Amino acid sequence: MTTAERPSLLLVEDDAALGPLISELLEPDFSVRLAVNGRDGLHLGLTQSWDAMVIDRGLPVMDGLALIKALRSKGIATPILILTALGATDEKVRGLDAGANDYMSKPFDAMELAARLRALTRTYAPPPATLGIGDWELDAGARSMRSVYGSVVTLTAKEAGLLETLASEPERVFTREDLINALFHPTDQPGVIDTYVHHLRRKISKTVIRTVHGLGYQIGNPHD
Amino acid sequence: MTTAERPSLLLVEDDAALGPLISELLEPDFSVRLAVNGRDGLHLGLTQSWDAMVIDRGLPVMDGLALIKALRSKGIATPILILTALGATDEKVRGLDAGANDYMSKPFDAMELAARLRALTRTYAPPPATLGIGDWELDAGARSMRSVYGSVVTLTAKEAGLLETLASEPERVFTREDLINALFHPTDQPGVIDTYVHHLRRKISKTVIRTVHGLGYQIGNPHD
DNA sequence: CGAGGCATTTAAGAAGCTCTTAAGAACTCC
DNA sequence: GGAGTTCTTAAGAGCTTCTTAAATGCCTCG
Repeated sequence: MTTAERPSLLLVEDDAALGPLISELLEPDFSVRLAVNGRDGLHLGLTQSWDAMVIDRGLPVMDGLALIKALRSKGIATPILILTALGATDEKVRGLDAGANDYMSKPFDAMELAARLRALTRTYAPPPATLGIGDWELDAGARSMRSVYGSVVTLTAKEAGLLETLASEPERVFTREDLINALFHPTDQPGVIDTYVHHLRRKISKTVIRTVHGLGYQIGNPHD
Repeated sequence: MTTAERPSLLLVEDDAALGPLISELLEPDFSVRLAVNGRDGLHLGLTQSWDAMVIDRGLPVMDGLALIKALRSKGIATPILILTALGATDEKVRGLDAGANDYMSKPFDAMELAARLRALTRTYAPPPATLGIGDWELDAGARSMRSVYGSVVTLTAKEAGLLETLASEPERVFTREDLINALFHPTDQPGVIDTYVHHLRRKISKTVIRTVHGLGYQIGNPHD
């Protein structure tokens, strides 16, 4: 949820009547995109960034549970709500343990669905949305960095996004592929990342982003 | 959830029978602390760090909804599940919009409650799997070694692969042939291994890898 | 509506790091 | 002491990353 707009929602539902209906019910609160099978859902889930997903349990081509596991295994942490006709407790347990964040069984109440999605997409700690990186602090909202000594550098959207992604998981090594999937079109060539890393190093400091040769880039505590 | 222990759970429930019962049901999966009214719940919620909270809707001294709002207003972002006798949709909506992350109405199923709490406390960026080797720890993902005293050494792909293979089966003696088949082209000459063993010994310590004369190399507890 | 400026993307040579080979020195075991 | 094994060092080939520059696209302001 990077802007003040409605949160984006990916709805994966094969029922030709129910899909558009749910979509319409949620449109006041969410910007809904409908996928009618698991394969399309997986593609959209992997290639675009969503604030939440609603996934039907029983889907053609690729089952809802398999879809969730596939998304989670690719590192997609987006909140997911499963919607299903199966209301038995062990079905709920299976769904939640597969990686879903919430579970509702049909027939469901539209108001409750919307409230649960609001809860899933809600973000806490709005005021201090800054990320500390070494001697610097990233203000993602204002797309700027402030050093502890007061100087301020403004970043472009891509620069800020790249830095924010890297800083979101310190110590983790992101491959160029990871970063392209998170920030660019998957068709872009990996070299784009190198260029932006270079821009950031020039703007901020040579040492904010560490290169891990053959793997990718990383932010973390300076060592050795 | 900072450790590998059970997640910590704050349960705020005034019912003298239900509180201990829920507590007992969840103990296998969570480390549960019980508070019997809203005031105690607020104090514990503010002064300690919890992986999740389960809060009863109707509480003496301080209502459950008021408690949640108070916690949220103080910047506490811990996942909260409301447990209540009120199952009407607008009650659920009120609870969720007050800042709760999930809502279950009594009578509830213990298995489902546990599954929902697992979903709430699940983290998607688990700390990287590390392998202990003597005083060192190998982070294969980042291809680096960190000593117990904090220093960090980065390894190349071959170095990390060799070390990981050796460490995967402590005490086992790997022949050069074993290692070449696992890490290099089978046509490579066995001397490659010697070179990398040397690199690792220089980077980390002379004693991480033990030579077994005439056989190969080994990692294991230092004996004699 | 067009010009200018800024952000983004592509491309290509330069620089740097890793891998691999090789050869002599040092060591081990008999 | 000698044969075989292991250690150490060095250097070139090959690959990855850095850096620069220019092309493209987008938005704004005149």
